[in-house]
Amino acid sequence: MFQQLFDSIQEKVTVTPAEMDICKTFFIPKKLRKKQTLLQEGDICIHNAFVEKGIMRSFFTDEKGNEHIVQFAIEGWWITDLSSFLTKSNSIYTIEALEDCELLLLTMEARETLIDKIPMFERYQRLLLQNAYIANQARINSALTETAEEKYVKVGLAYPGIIKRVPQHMIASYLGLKPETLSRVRKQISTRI
Amino acid sequence: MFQQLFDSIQEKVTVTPAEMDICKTFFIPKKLRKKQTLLQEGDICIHNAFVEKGIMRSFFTDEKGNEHIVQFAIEGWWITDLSSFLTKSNSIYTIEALEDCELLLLTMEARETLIDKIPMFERYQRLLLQNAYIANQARINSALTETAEEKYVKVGLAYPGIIKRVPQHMIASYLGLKPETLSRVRKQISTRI
DNA sequence: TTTCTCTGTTGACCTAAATCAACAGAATTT
DNA sequence: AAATTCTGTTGATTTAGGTCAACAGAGAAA
Repeated sequence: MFQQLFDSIQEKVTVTPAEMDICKTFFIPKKLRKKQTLLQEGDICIHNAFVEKGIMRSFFTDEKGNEHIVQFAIEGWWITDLSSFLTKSNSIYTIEALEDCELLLLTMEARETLIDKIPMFERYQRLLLQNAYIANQARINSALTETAEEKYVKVGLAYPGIIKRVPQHMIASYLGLKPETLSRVRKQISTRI
Repeated sequence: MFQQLFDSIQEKVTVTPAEMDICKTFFIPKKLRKKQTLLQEGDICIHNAFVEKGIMRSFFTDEKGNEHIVQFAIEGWWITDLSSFLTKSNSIYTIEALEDCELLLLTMEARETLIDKIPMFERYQRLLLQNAYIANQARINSALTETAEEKYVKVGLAYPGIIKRVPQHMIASYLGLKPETLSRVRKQISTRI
């Protein structure tokens, strides 16, 4: 149940088995079936979710009713609406399971207590945030400067595990493309090889 | 010299005047004239820079030779290449003064010592990073879903202090638009009012 | 002064991606 | 098994924004 989380923590910081055991007690295990949601648009996001098994997505819906995927999270990844979580504001995002999932949830209070008890956990969280920030910076550059084809090729290289498990039109949504466009881009690439 | 920095810190955390005095000693004041650089593409970014006075930009150059502005920083803002700074890797960005500037520089070592001595400084830095992350998330959504006009109107509302001080073609670059396009968008808006 | 460089505008034209629409195989649901 | 939803493809057409080129005013520099 906690294997992925332990791996993720140990990859970034050094903690003792005893600390790991304490750590466990702060998380709420939760199972979601495909299409169930962890967060609904308009609600306040009270959890930081770690994915032990399955795949989640967060998305928002624009005025024209189009869905835009913000993030995918597979095993070993975190997902939340950080803005809503931190400021206790209403979320514009929905977070939903794309497969049956096993999550480990951390509330704000649990997170703060855990940081107090195990200082390394704060470092772990900061490193996650730094990586997420850097990844987002790269995504901005990609969105502003690359063609549809470049975006698709890059996401395939960066997250091969995700494009294999997710419908193609969701990859399109993540990249800010229409499904038809992505289909044509793929055809284009395949005929060139 | 430290006024903007003090304001920025006090806006986010509580620190004593004594702590502020300690804080001072860790920063290296630096003046840059217009067009001088703090970081050159290819170098390792060894400073976290706080802008006391003036305005800075960071940008990268793509394969076709086009410059893309990543960030502006006016008084009270921080600017760095976080990826290069944290991992000591070669930067793809250049950081340059758009006006004569007064900066306060923090090296990695100074930053870590300061965090040790004044724990509140870590919290301050984490809050900055969280805000930057949330702002970047919004920028991704904007880049992927909005029209040229929507992007321009939003940036004008979000950062009025910046669009007044920066040439229009740099705003275009920041938004991923061509200068001609932004010029037309502005004309379009003005004829509608 | 006179030359530059920098900046913003406008026109004519082009192109990448969006839109609209139809279709078909897979996968679910009943 | 039949019906429905989900998914991906393809064609025809439109459109937002890019490209190329010329021009003009504002500063800065010589």
